[in-house]
Amino acid sequence: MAEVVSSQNKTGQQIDQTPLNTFTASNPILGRENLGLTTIEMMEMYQKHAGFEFLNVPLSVSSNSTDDSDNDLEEMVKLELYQDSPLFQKINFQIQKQQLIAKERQENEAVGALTKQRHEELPHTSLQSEIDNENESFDSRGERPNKLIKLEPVSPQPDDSRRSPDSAQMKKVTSTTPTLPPCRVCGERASGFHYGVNTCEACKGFFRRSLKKIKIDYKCVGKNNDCLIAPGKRNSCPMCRYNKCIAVGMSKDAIKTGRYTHEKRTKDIVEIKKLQGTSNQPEDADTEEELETIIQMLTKYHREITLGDLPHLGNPQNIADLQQKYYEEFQQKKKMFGDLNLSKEEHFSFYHSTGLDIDDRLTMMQGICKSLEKGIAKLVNFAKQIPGFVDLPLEDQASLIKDRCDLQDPDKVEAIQWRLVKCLCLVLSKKWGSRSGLKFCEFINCLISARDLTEWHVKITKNLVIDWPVLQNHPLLLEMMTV
Amino acid sequence: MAEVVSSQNKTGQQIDQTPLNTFTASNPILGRENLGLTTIEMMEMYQKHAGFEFLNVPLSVSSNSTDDSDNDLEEMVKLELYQDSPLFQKINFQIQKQQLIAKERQENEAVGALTKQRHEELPHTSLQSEIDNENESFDSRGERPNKLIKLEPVSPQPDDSRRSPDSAQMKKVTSTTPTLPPCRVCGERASGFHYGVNTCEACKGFFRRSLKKIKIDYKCVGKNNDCLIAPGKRNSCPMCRYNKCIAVGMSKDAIKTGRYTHEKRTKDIVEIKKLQGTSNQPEDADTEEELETIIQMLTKYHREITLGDLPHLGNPQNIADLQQKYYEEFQQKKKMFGDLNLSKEEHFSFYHSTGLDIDDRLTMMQGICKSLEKGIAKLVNFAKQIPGFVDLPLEDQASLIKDRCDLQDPDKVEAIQWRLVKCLCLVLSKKWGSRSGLKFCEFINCLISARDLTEWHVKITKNLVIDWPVLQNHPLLLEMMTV
DNA sequence: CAAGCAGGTCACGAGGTCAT
DNA sequence: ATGACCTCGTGACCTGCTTG
Ligand SMILES: [Zn+2]
Ligand SMILES: [Zn+2]
Repeated sequence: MAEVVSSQNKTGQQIDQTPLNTFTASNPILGRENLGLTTIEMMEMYQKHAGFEFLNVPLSVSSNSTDDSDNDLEEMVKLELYQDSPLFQKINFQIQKQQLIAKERQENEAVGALTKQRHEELPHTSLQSEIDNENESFDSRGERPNKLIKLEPVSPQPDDSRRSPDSAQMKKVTSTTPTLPPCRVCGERASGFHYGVNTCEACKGFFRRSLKKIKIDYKCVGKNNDCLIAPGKRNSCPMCRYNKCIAVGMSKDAIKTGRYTHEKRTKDIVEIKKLQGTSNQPEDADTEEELETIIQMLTKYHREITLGDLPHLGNPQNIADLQQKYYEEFQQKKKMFGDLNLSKEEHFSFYHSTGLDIDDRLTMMQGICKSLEKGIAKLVNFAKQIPGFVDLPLEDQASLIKDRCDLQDPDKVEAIQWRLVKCLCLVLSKKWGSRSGLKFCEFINCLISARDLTEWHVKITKNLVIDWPVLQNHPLLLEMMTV
Repeated sequence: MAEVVSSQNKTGQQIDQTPLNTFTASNPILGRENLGLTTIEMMEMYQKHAGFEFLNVPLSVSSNSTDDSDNDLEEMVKLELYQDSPLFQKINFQIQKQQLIAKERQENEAVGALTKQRHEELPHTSLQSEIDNENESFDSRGERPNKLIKLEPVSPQPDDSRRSPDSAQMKKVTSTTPTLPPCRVCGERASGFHYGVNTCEACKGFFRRSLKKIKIDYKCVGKNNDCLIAPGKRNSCPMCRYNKCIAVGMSKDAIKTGRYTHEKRTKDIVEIKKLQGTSNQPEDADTEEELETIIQMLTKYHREITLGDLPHLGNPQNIADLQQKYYEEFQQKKKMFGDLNLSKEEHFSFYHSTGLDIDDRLTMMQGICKSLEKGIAKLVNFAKQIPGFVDLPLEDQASLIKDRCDLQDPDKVEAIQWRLVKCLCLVLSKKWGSRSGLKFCEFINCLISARDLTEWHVKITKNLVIDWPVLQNHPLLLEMMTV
């Protein structure tokens, strides 16, 4: 009734229609670290486009992005960009795509050690080896949450013995199966529907106390306000706990009093059913907090992977500065040694006869390759964090990394994908409310547009492989570039 | 509750992984009507892929399609096909895409005659003229349902879906105008006429409890006894709630029992309410039956457009037969007159000097062009049936038809698109139940894959335009082929 | 009868309490 | 500061009565 309808704000999103962005500063040859940067930069862009912290990377400081600066992404996609970028845009988009393409089935297999057993017969390709590589270079604080939802494996009521917060119901054991979905905040057993959300008694009390505070003076004990609020460690960080409360929708305005509606009760029961069903095959059952956890997890991993070792790159301005610097170095060199401007052939014959890498281009390419390989390793590691990804056939994992479509187990991939779509929808609906549908279409359009890059990618890499024999020393790169 | 979860049936959908389909019988030059056929055929395929009557075209009779024959589409997309097909696959996919790209906002403008007024200044391109052409060649039985949803402007039961507190009405779905003005006290949905006032069950109970009190000992939580009693905030201040009850006239003396005849008055109030309701449209509200109507409508139009004048093409076997026939004719001719096999240049110079169209290829091409234009006209007509499409800027309409992305009003397009996505979801969930999520991903994947065709399309048509000067006589085709 | 409401019932949750 | 437990106002639903 008194619902506030968001007014149509003209954001004007679409492919190719706006001016150039600022990061296309030209760069000698392939631009050295530039490649790695582009990836991160692209993520930034994508995120800015999304208009929310889709990947938890802080929205950039540079361009005063108020509301209408969010078509940078499309520009990147469509406009003439620096020649070497597409490959990494491609990969980047694949990352983005992955997020729409993978996730799930994890929490109930608390043991879950017997997941990878098959597809060990054929000799692995280098990419597959990379994927199969268990000692991930991923250096999280070592506390990666293997279990999404701890809890008891299945139904919440078997261990009613544990604490059973509602002793009131003891007196009248009128069945009533106090079954409820778990606490949306911490994952513990929920005691009811508090402040508009199914939460446990503890989180309810916590939120109530928070409401009473005049000022929220919690401080995050971590660093990024992204502490994981899990069943065991609910009290680790009050700030993040409060944030999560808000995030899941707790509010004084959402209070519901009085007896349950039939509708709601059946909804709860259905959810419980689904949760229990996860053991067999839930088919399409993800509780919201599961999705939430996935989002948090991927978000966190993504940040660590992208900015973990290069935190200063979180700011696009730094990237631009670096590019500028490299470019000036190049100009300097050019002035000092003259513009050699050797063609590939000239350089090759010269190198062949004298053994001299005259303008260091080979060395530079070596560096680029290394940087690239590192990037790919990161990509692979990220992909592996996507629940369900590692359970795919190795070939499929490789195919997805390479953005190919000839999958062995498309059903499984689609299941993963669907879970991620749901995550996206959740995020979008939280951020955009009634406009989330439109935003969803935007995302899909972006994905579809991204497909154009595949063609481009193939074309460019084909030449790349021919022009740079040095690539032969990097089987991983070669495979990524091979269709 | 008693929900049946569909068991995992291995359908194995994905791009490029299965053998050739049966419709690639070769064909002389461009195959004459073959082109038109391909379009229909493709639709068939697409539909078969969907596994339900997505477009109401009867599922083909030929191939005994039980369950695993539904990747024909992907084959069509990915495998080597007859050279001339891609163009039409392209268009065909555009049609499919259109269905995911357009629709809406129609029902409230019952008059809606003043919709097209602007963008009349620039000279229209041929495509735009085609689009703007009002006397559509579309020859439905003349009873095309202009109004999607007739009904009263707003839905009969304002927001029953939202929470419907009184499921008492549920058990007996006797309709009987569950429509009531909202609670006079709090604004929630009223459950009836209580204590002389239309109130909700909650306020009724509250007042009853107040009456039972010996002494009204409420205390205003605010300061001036002027707290706002709104739908969400009903319980914020009992004192002010009580005051409001009194203010709106609730009283033990005003009790009315038994059935009332003066429903006329409430009806009037309802009318007023509705009038108010029309002012705010809920942004993302499509009732299921609205979507249903859209689906039905598009489905119907699509069938009429595709099979209307060529009903015998509903059966793919016929298509194959025709192709076979044409091919044999061609072989026959070849045998009789020898295999001329003139190159373009040879034919052109011969034609230039003698004026003879030696192997009728020009004539044939003329026919093809005509057929093509007819096809495009159909496509345009179909697009125009998509609610909301005709209200887009003409340029955007043209862009969409041509599968371009540089839109003027992307927001509007996305709104249309979103409505169609919802339609798709509805259909999928009906057909596939719990597996609809996966199916949705399949569709999105198909759309994304379809993008690859754009590149192909551009490449091919570029040559086509060069090779066939006769195309210059067909501006519509030319424009469709121009990027 | 059937429609429709006053009043009753009791499942629920907000807020308070207090041992930890 | 936390969270298990308590109290009491709430409100969805029901029962029984009244009326057309
Ligand atoms: Zn909790
Ligand atoms: Zn009320």
